[in-house]
Amino acid sequence: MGLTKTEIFTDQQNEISLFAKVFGHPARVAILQHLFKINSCVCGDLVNKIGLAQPTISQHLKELKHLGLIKGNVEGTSVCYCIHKENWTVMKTIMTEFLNQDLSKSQDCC
Amino acid sequence: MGLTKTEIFTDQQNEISLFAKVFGHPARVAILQHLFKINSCVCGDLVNKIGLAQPTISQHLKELKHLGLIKGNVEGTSVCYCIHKENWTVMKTIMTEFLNQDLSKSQDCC
DNA sequence: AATATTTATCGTAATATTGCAATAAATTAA
DNA sequence: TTAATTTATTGCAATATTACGATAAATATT
Repeated sequence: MGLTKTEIFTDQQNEISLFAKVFGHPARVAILQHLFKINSCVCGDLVNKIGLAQPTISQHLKELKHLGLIKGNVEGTSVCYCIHKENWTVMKTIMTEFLNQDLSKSQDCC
Repeated sequence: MGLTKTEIFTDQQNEISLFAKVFGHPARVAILQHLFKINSCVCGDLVNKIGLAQPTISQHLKELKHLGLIKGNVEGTSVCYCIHKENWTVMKTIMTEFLNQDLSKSQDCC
């Protein structure tokens, strides 16, 4: 049906998958990397930097903002985006915990 | 168009997004967590553990296997899945590098 | 006020994902 | 060999995602 059954999973599992999902598109990965690289805040430079149309970039920014990973500040006619540090740190803790699950316990297959 | 323009991104960006994408569904997160937890290899127990139909679980397993994060071993009529340790470690390095980008450089928005 | 600049939203088309019933394939047990 | 068990595959319906042209909204400039 194309509809994820979120109700049968834990809040933690759903949260991890939501964060992962937003990283599941190279444009959003590129946007985040650029925001990390350019410490001065950027806006529509992203449209030039990444080769996608302005509405497309705007939509990706919206998703990143909706998850709280970036914040936008209106500056005249342009909007200045940057990493939301606190939220990024929280996300990082959650994702790192998932990635760092203990490998030593699990033996190789059979 | 619904078609991701992978060609305009770096290999690294595409790789990160592919790994993230596979974590972008709570069922696959749950499967991986269960494989980490149950050190003895599991097979169709996942169908009972997670409340999804057998073909659905099988499909999620296929995606995880395709990315190399798990491996399956046929044992009689059942198949025994487990984490692919080496590949998991490689993936972890790539994802952790992305998550650990330097926050100190980037100043807050404007 | 009129124009220019920049970003957001709407609408739409194409493709991808999710989920499952039905069924096939593979192996084991009787 | 036949029946039982387990997993994989196929086919399909419903929903989600991606991308962009057109356009609206907001602010700045003249």
